[in-house]
Amino acid sequence: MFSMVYPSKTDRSAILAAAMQQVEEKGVDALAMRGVATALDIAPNALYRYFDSLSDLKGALSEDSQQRLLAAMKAAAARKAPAEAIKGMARAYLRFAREQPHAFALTLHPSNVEGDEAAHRQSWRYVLAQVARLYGDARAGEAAVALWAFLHGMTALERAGVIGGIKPSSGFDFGLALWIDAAGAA
Amino acid sequence: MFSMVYPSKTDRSAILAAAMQQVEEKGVDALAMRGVATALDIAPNALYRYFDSLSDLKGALSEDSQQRLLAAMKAAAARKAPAEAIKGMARAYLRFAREQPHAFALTLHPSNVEGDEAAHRQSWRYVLAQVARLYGDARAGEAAVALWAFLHGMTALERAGVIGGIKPSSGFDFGLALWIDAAGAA
DNA sequence: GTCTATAACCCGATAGAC
DNA sequence: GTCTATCGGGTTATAGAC
Repeated sequence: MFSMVYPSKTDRSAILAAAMQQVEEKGVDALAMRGVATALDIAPNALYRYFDSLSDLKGALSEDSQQRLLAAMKAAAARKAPAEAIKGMARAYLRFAREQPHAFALTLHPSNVEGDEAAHRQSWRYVLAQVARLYGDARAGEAAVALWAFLHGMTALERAGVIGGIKPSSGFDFGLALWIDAAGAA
Repeated sequence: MFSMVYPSKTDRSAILAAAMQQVEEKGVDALAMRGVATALDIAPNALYRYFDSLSDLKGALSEDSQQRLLAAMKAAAARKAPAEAIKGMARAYLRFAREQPHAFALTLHPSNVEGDEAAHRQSWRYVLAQVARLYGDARAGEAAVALWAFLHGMTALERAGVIGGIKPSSGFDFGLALWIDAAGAA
């Protein structure tokens, strides 16, 4: 029984929580095994009992972030008419990106972890279903891509300071209204 | 005359070229003073005669990338009717992002270098002018933001493999047509 | 399962010689 | 203007003790 001498001081979810906190404080690239270990007050190599590598740890964080973003969008779109559901989803998307920029960046981080891709597909299916309420099944795919691209682009430009410095974010309302109106005109 | 003993083996533009090559091969984050020095076959600290820091070097690369992207868009939009000019610009933007992903990432990299911000503003003014031909001066600002966001989002989603894996890039034509048609309907 | 210790790299930046 | 040498920092990963 090793546990008598060195009892477990952490577990998988505690590591994920500590790592996520590091990411939100200092950014994705600043995430380091040593930093997480220090925060948990354990030795760096103890982490390798739970994650094979820093890359694997990032993948797990990415999956987690994706699921939180989806939850936020679902909450914002629930029990609303099609157009209002889309607007709520769009606002939730931007709010998530604005309030948790690092977790959001993690969302689109490429990863090789199995569960991560599944979380991504789950989000896509939900958005697609919401879009289909407005655009119909036949055109839902391309309309959803266009919407998602627009939303993501707004967050990226805002994060880069391009919009704030040059032009107010009125482009958001403009683009969203344009996308929604086009559904009615079709 | 130090040059008798240690003649110049490099200059500012050679350093920029070597650095850009490193970025295109291994990504922005992998750019290192030591790597550039090795590629130029000089000592790492020799670079500090030309750039005060790694951060400054990145800023110069960002400015350079921004100007190349603008040149590509200008070439694609030249001597065309308003709507066709926008389409050409949009295609050039996506092509640049696709063919030179790392240089493109540099484009939206925040920097404190003076010239960099100027290059950004220059691009914005050009896009704004092109958009104004379709939407008029009054609505050009918000329309340009929406267009830019859409384009940037498309590049990001494509890069993340979201589109390719789930849905073809038909969303590009869809979104662009939607944006252009809205100008005519106004 | 965690500990200490250490290996074997990577990095940015600086000091002083020539 | 470039050199060698080095400082102080980071990282992943392993070995062996408890």
